[in-house]
Amino acid sequence: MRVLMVEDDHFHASYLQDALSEALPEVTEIFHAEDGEKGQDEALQGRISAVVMDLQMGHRNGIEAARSIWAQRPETRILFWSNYADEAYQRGIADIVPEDSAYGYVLKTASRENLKLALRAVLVEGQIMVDREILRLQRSNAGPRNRLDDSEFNVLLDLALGLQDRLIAERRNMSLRTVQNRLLSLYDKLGVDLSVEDQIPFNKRVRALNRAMVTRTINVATLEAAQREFEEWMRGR
Amino acid sequence: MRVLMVEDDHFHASYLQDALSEALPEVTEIFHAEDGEKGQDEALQGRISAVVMDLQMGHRNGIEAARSIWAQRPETRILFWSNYADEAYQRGIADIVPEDSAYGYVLKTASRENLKLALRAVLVEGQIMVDREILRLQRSNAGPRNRLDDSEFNVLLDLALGLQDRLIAERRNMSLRTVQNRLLSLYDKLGVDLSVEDQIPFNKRVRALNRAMVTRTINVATLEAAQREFEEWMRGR
DNA sequence: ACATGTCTTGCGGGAACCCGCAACAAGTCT
DNA sequence: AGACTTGTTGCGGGTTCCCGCAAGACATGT
Repeated sequence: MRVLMVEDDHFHASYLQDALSEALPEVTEIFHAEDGEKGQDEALQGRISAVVMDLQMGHRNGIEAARSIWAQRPETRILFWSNYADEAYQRGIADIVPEDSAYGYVLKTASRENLKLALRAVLVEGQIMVDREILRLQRSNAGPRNRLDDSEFNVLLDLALGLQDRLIAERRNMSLRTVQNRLLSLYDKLGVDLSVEDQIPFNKRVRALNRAMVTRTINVATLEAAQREFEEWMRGR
Repeated sequence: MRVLMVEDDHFHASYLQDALSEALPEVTEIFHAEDGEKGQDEALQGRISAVVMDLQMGHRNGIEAARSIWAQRPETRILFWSNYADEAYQRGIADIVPEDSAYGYVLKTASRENLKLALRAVLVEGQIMVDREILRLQRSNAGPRNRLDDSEFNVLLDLALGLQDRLIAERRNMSLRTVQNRLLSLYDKLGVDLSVEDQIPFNKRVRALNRAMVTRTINVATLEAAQREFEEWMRGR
C-alpha cells in the first residue's frame, strides 16, 4: 500500500509519518509532498490509493488538490488533517467528495490514538470518519435553525465578493427581489442585527461578511476560490 | 536567564525548546505556556525577562498577550514567532511595542540558524529584528503608494465592522464628508475598482473588506479585536 | 376541493451610499 | 509674500440598498 502525505509543516509531517508507520503496517511506501500542487501531481502520477492531506498550504490548498485528485480517481481515499474546524472547510469538502468515496476529517489537536484510528478507518477500511470536535463546533454555530442552505450560501459568496444585487440575480438566475429575500434570511441567520443590545444601525452587507468570517462560516480561502469561479463565469457571459 | 515560550502547538514547542537551549547557553530555565492567557500570567508572575510568543493561539492571541505584558513590564524582550506574514500582525505589533523595547518577528518557516540568530539578537542582545520575508511581503503589497496610513486604517476597521458613515464620523471625530473621503482613498488603495478589466459595478464597501482580507491587510483576529474596542467605546457614549 | 404554508416576484418609498464641485484652512516651496 | 499642494467640510443628485405589502405559484395536508 502506497500512501502520500501532503503537508507543508515539517514537524507535523514527521509526526504524521511516525503515526502512519505505527498504525498501518500494511503501508509499503510513504511519499511526501509539501504543497497542494505537488501533492496532486504525485497522487495522479504515482499509483497512490490513500492520501493524508493538510488543508491550509501555500501554493494550492488541500481542498483544491483533493478536487483534482478525485476528478480523475474518485476511488482515492483521503484523510484531511487540519488545524482548524472552520465550517468553511467542512462545507468545501462536502462539496467535492464524490459518491461512495472514503474520506475523513481529523483535527491536528486530536490525540495520537485518535489519529491512528482515523488513519486505519479511512485509508485501510474505506470508512467515512469526521472528528467529533468538528461536528460539535458545526452545531454550536448552527443554533436553532441557523444553518445556511446551499442557495443562501451561494448568495453569501456573491455578496462576499462585493457583487451587487443585480449581478447576483443574473448569475444565480433569480429575480432581483428574490436575491434580496435571500439576503434577508442571510442577515437573520448570521445574526447581523442582534449584535449590541442598542439598535445600532449597521451596514448590513458588510456586517454579514464580517459575521460570516468571524463565525468561520467562510474564510479567506473561500473568498479566493469564489473569486476565481466568478471570473470564470464572467468570461462566458 | 529565564525564558518563557508561549506556543500551543506541541511540535513547534519542542523544536523551539531545542533551538533555545542550543542557541542560548545563558538560559537557566525554560517555561512553557500553551495559550496567550496562561502566557501572560506566567510572564507577569514569574521573573521572566524574555519571551518567545506564537501569534495565533486559541484562547488569547499573541498580540493581546504581549500588550498586557508590555503594559506592566515594558522591558520584557519578546520574539514573535509565527506561521504567516500577514500585514495585520505586523501592524498589530507595531501598534503595541513600547519605546525602546526589544522585539523581533520571525517566521516559522525560517531556518534553524535564522531562528537561533534571532533568539540571540532579541532575547540576549536586546536588538530589534524583523524577518526579511515579512518586510518583503509588506512592500510587495504596498506597490506604488498603497500603504494605508493610520487614519485610513482606522476607518477600514470601522467599515469592516459594518458601521455606517455617520457612526464612523462620530467615533473618529470627523465630518461625514471626511469619512467618505477616507473611504474613497481606501477604495483606491485596496484596488476595489481595478478587479476585472470590464467595469463591473461592485458594492464598494463589501469589496473593500474582501480585498483587505485577501491581501492580508486585516484578518479575523483583527476583526475580533476591533469588535471589542468598538463595544467598549459604545459603552462610554 | 379547500385551506395553509412556503417561495417567488413586482412595486414603491425611505435611507444610506458614492462622489463631483467648490469653498476654505493649513502647511510647503520658491 | 505668493503659488501650490493637501486635507476638511457642505451641498446636491444619481444610484443602490433595505424591506413592507400584496399578488401569484406550487406543494402539502385534511
